[in-house]
Amino acid sequence: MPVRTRFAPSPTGFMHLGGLRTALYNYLYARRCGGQFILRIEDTDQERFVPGATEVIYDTLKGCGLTWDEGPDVGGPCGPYIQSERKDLYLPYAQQLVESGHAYYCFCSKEEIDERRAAVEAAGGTWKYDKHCLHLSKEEVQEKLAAGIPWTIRMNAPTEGETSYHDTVFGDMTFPNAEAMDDMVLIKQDGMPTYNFANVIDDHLMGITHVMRGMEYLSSTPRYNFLYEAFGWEVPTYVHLTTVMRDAQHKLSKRDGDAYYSDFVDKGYLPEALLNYLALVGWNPGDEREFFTLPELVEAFDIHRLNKSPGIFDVQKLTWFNAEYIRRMDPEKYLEAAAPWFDRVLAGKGIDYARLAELTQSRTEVFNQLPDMVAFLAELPDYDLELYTHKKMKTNPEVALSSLKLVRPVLEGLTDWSEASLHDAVMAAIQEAGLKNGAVLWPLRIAIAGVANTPGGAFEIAALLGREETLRRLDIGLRRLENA
RNA sequence: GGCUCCGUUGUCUAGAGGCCUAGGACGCCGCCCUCUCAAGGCGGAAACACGGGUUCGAAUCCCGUCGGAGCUGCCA
Repeated sequence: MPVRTRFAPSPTGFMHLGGLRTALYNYLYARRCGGQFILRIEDTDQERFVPGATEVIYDTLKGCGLTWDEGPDVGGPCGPYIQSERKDLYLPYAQQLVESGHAYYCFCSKEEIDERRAAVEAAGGTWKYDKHCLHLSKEEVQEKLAAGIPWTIRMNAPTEGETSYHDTVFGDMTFPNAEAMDDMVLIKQDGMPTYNFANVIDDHLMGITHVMRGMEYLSSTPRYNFLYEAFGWEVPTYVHLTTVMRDAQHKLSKRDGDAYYSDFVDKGYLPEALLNYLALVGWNPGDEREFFTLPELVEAFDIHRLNKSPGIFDVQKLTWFNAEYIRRMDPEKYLEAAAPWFDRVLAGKGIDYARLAELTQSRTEVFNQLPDMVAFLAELPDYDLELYTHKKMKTNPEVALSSLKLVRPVLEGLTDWSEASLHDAVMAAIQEAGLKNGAVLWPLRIAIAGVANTPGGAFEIAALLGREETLRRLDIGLRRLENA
């Protein structure tokens, strides 16, 4: 039987990183096995409907290269792939369960249930639906239905015995039915199936062989199995995935502003880096490789190497991955990616982006660092004269003044303003004066950059700024040092 | 509370009784290179939650304790 996996997000408007990893693993396993990867949108909760949310899902998956074989936009033999469009399909299945005694109509209102729940909890008990409506006769049910009383359909869960299943990651699981089961709602008052019900129906109808999902479903799986068995359907292989955490206590969450794919991409993280990193939170290839293209991940992926313990999302490691990916980028691609970030502060300044790109590529961990890194090129910052002091370079404002005085005529007399001739001319002057390189180059770089750290040295910066601007800044430095 | 799962350096992990004086990676620290910052090279500190067993031998098996997480919705 061909492997079929699915990613079944609910359209909330954002792609959570944990969800993206789930999608990735589903994709990887399907591809690894030469099977199919299906995208299904679970929007049975109409109150949570967010316009445009499905596009976010499409865009994210596409941006990451996770292609699906069947889904709302590409169709397929098991469509539709949006649960709200399948709405009418679920009720007959629920009714079938009513017929067989595995489910029943419930006419309790939310208020009535809340009341009973409160009473039980006040008495120190644990509430579970009390099967109140299970005991209605067929006639009573018909009457209430005919009278138009709002209803739901509930599962008639067993109250004794236990349910066992095997999970690929967690092994053999056994739950006492009295604890794990309850008469969960299958069809809601609004006619929509609950997630739990729609999930089982759809996974079966779509021929899903491997259900890979978050481990929060570990303890509700017995209820799913009850449904599969009630229908006489084959139970899929379960692969429960650990949670991606922010820290030991908390899941990655929207409140932290760092849980979504878009948060990272907007900051200038590369989708490939994000995906590579995410793949390694909760899974490893069994050897010491860390860098994987998507095809390489497909090749290496093995559901038996999935971890059982939750992983904490480490932005630092992600950032390192991103920096590595940036360093490995084709220089032209890097230039293309960096240019918009340069533009934020350098637009119209006539800076040589190609050279700037060469200088910044190995210094960029995340693209959003670029504007701050290069802003000094646009305008000389109002710097503190103490920047001229550097112990190791053997320089201070006094030394700097004489160094700049030495260098000023050399630069002035240059006809070819290239890095090479700047280098040769200045180095010759330093030699001749018998000075240490640092004692001249540090002050020069500070004078023309106005910041302690720059992507490149004095010659690169001077070349980037051009003759006129370099001399202008040099003069500002000289003036300030003379007046100090 | 009940049920269930998890527990190797700060973090991701390797480890399926002797190969472990516990390996790799990020981060951290130091040195080298160097006009700064990166990059690069070299080196370092840093872990088997705890307590009992089983065994000639335990990070690996068993029990307990502690810690953390999940579920306990007409959310998914």
